Amino acid sequence: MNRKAERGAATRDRVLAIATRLFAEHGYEGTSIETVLHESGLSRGALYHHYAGKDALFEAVLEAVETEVGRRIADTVRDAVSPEQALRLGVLAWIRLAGDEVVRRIVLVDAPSVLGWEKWREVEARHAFGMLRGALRATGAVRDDHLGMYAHMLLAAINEVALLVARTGETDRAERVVDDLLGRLLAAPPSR
Amino acid sequence: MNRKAERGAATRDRVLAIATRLFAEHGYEGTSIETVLHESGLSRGALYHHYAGKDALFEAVLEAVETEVGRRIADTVRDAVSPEQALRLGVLAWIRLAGDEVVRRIVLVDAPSVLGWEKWREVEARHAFGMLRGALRATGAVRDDHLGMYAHMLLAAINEVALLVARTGETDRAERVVDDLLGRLLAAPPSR
DNA sequence: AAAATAACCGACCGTTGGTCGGTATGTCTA
DNA sequence: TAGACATACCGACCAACGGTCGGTTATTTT
Repeated sequence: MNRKAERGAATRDRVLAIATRLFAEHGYEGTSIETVLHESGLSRGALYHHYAGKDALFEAVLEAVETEVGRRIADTVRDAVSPEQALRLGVLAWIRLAGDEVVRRIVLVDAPSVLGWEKWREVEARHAFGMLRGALRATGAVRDDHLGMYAHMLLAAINEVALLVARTGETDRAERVVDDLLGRLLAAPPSR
Repeated sequence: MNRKAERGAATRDRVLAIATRLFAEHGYEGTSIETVLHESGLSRGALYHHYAGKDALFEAVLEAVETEVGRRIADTVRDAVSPEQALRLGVLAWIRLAGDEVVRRIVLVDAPSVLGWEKWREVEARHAFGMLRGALRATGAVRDDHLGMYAHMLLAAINEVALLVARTGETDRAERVVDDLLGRLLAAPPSR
């Protein structure tokens, strides 16, 4: 198993790249399988041999994008000297990355609707959310039994800022606001 | 203009109610105009006379749901004795309301993807977001030039909690976490 | 009474996502 | 190495979809 497997993998990658671009440009609904077929030069049968359907193709695209984003954030955070700095660097890197329309449209806007919120959450847990949760735990700022929910809230907040920045370009204000928010969160916990 | 206008309005309302149910149950993509037609007993031409297309129908549904939700939250908040209490009551009411699948699926999951994030944001600004922003400003906890972005982050965080609660049923934990978050936000601002 | 308007109808259309029987070719096994 | 097998790929076909359009009916306006 070599030539055949390689050929198959290459085809999948090619379709994936094209589908990623189209989904980002025109959204899930606005992208037709027909167009993917045309741009990839593949036949209908071939595509459905590799991907079970349009949803499955989208899911594969999402997975690839998330993996790439996770890799980049991990790179950025690698040499942070404290959990707090790691959290801050990771969050700012994520906002910067979400400046890419591919990330915005596919990961943040369409994914929950197309795959369903639960499936989306499951994917996120293996990537961005997982990293954020780990970073937040390391700072010790949040009670353990509040950790999961807190990480969710924080990620959702950050995602929103990323979408806002993409629209208005207020990058510097976003950095100040995020710093402000993290400052409040990492201050002495009230814990009631 | 009386009988005809009433009749038209009644038809629109009927379609709206049916579409709301279907969109909430099966999502935007999973709901076909055909089904709406069948369940409402209306003809194709009649529906397209009242609503320009599937998107427009969804938008009308969204607008109606948001209006209703806004009304209920306003009722809850009405007799709060302080801005802080108003914020807290409003947020908790919103989480409770988002326990309804109609609100979750239509407002939180499908709307950004179907209408586009920008359009969705515009609708939200007139409803939930607008209220939250006002409540947050009244507390004076956030610098004026950070207010808009902060309100966005807070709303996104709350929405996420609402979706989590719908899935896991951890209502009491959610309340504690939200209280914790609000406590940190309303504490003496760091302001850098 | 005539003109205008709006509600409503249903046949029709192009496009869509998906299926299926088939072929070609590389890989494994007796 | 010959045959069984698996995989990549093909394209005709299908039902369902969202949307259009010319037309009829009923009410309101002039």
